[in-house]
This record gives sequence, structure tokens and C-alpha cells, in this order.
Amino acid sequence: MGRAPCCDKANVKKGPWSPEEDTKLKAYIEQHGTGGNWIALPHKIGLKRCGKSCRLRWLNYLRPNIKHGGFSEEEDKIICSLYISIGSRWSIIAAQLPGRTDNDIKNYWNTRLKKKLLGKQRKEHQSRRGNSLKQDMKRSSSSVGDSMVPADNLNQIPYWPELPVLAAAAAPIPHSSQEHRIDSQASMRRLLIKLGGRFSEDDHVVNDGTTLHQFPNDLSTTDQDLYEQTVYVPSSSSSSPMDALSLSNNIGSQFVNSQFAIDGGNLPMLQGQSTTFSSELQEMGYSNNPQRLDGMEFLYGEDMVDNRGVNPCESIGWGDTSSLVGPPCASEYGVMQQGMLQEYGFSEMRYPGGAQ
DNA sequence: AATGGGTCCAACCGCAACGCA
DNA sequence: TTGCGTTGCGGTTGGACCCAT
Repeated sequence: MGRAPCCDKANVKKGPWSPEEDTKLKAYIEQHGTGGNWIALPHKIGLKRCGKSCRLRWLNYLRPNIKHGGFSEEEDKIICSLYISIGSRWSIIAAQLPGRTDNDIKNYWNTRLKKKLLGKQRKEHQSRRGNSLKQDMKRSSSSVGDSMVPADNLNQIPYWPELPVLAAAAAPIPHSSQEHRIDSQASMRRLLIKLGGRFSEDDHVVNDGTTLHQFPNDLSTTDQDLYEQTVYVPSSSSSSPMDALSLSNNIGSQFVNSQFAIDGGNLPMLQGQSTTFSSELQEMGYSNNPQRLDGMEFLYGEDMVDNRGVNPCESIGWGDTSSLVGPPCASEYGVMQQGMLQEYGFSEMRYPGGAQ
């Protein structure tokens, strides 16, 4: 037996709202408020509408100070940054953009921003792929015998971006986890810089023994304090891992401080909710090759490419994003990751235009 | 002018979380 | 603790509009 419908669908009007309906709803709410019961509201004012429909109409259209269209560059950046950090949590993203509704932002992302980024990514990838191909051809023709890569494998070998010297030294094996981690940090930086962020080179990475987090060196809080300010930590009083308010407040405070940390610590709570996000990212140029998507590589672990030794702690699909920054992990690999992060750790992104 | 495809956005739907009795 | 009604959220859809052919 299914759930009882929230309203009598047969006697409920659907489709676009008329100006009369808008006027009725707006006048009533402005005078009496919602009364704490959306379901009863349409009956009170004689509207043949579902309560949910009234709520949506009010929140997305009639509510005062709603802005429609005309997203600024700044808003674009905020949306992109937050999307990359938390995925399609439109209500949380909307909370950072006064006057914008989650529906508006969702539509804007789906119809414009995504395509904008997609085009950007593809363009850059194509041009870089072209250069890479030229170099490959040059190399293979000049030193076929010396090539590390068998000639018949050339077509299968993805483009590997240049590695930081230290990473290359630490990770002589091309597919090592260290290499990916380091490259992931660089990738994240690149993407965020593209999106308008910038990094402070002297920011610190702290490992409190359980979780890694990044913060600027001008903060004097303790690790725990910082962690609670920077990422959402389910407290003993908060039983819900999806405490959106906490997350929202947390993100809000980051913006208040004009700082924006992309931190995997936020992400475990997104488990099981980001399949679309993941596929979108794949669509944005990432299919089987993590290096194909310049700037997005950090979102994927090598296990996405190489299935050897998949470990729940190491898996980095959006079902478990916790390893983006280096969560608690019992495996040696996890410890190694943390060590590498400490060694070469990437810093938070500071949002442009804010106080430092 | 007709039309077919693409784009955009308001609104709907279903599900999960929440709150209360 | 449980069950039910309500709310909030994210994904999807339908249709209006635009533009190229």
C-alpha cells in the first residue's frame, strides 16, 4: 500500500499559475504567513492547488527579493566552486546566493553553466591532446627503441600531465597512488584557479591524527576547532549525517570569512547521492581516463582506472568521496596518502574578493 | 511562412527527513 | 517507539520561445 497522496489530485489544478492565483497566495501569506501548514493553506484561501505547489510557487517566484536570471560572474564562480565541493545540493548552494532559489540555480547549472564548463574543458583538452599527440609522435619517431611505452600501446596510453618533480621522484611507477594524489592536488588547484580561486602557497596542512584539513597559517584555532569550523563534523548531539543546516552554516561561515576550503571532510555525507554528479563529471571529459579531464582529476582515484586492490578507504567514487583529502584510513595506503599530503599538501582556496 | 530542433524555465513528482501525537 | 502527516529537496518533464533551414 502506497503513501496517501498529499492532496486530492482530481480536484487540484496543475500547470502555470494565473496572476489571480498569484495575487491570492501572495496577499494571504504576506498578511497571515504560511500558518505552518502548506497543505491546509490552499483550502483556506480557496485555491484549487496542491499545498506543495503553493509552497513552490511562493518560494521560487512570489517571495520578496527573488532575483531571476542575470547571473553574475561572481555567482557563476560560487556555484561552480560549491558544485565541485558538495555536488548538486542546490538548496545549500542557493543559501549562499541571496535572492536565488535552488530551482533557479539548478536550472542555470543544467542549461548554461554545465555546458559552459563542458565546452571549456573539451576545448582545453583537445588543444592539449593535440600537443601531446605531436610530442608522442615526435618521441616515438625519434627514439622508438628507447620508448618506455610499447609502440602498439601508444593509442591506449592516456595523456599524463607533467608531474611535480617531487612526486615523480617519490613515485617512480607511473600509476602509483602517490602520483595520483599529488597530481590530484595540482589538478584541483588548476580547476579552482580556472574558476576564479587562488591559492596561498604558504597555507598549512595539518594532520590531527585522524583527518587532514587545510587552513591558513593566520588562524590560531586548535585543530579540532578548526576542523569544526571548516568542515561539518557530526557532533554527539547531531544524529543526522545529513545535517544540511550545519553544512550550510559551515559553508556560509567560510564565505563570511572569504575562504573556501574544498575539503573531503564535507563529502562523506554525500554518500549515495551523487551518481548524477559523477556521471556529469564523466561527461565533462572523464570517461576511462582520469587525465582526460584537466582540473577534474582530483575527483577520481586511480582505482577508477586501475582496479587493483580496491579498498573501501581508497575508493574515491562519489559514493565515497572521503579520500579526496585524506580521511582516516587504516590501510598503509591511507597513511601513506596522509604522509604525502602532509609533505606536499595542497592548500585551501581563498575566495576572490574577500578579506585575507 | 512553415517547420523542426534546441534552449530555457516553471512546475511536477517521488522520496527521505522531520516533527508530533 | 511507532506511525502518520508535513516539509524540503533533487531530478525530471512539458511547453513556450528562439533560431536556423
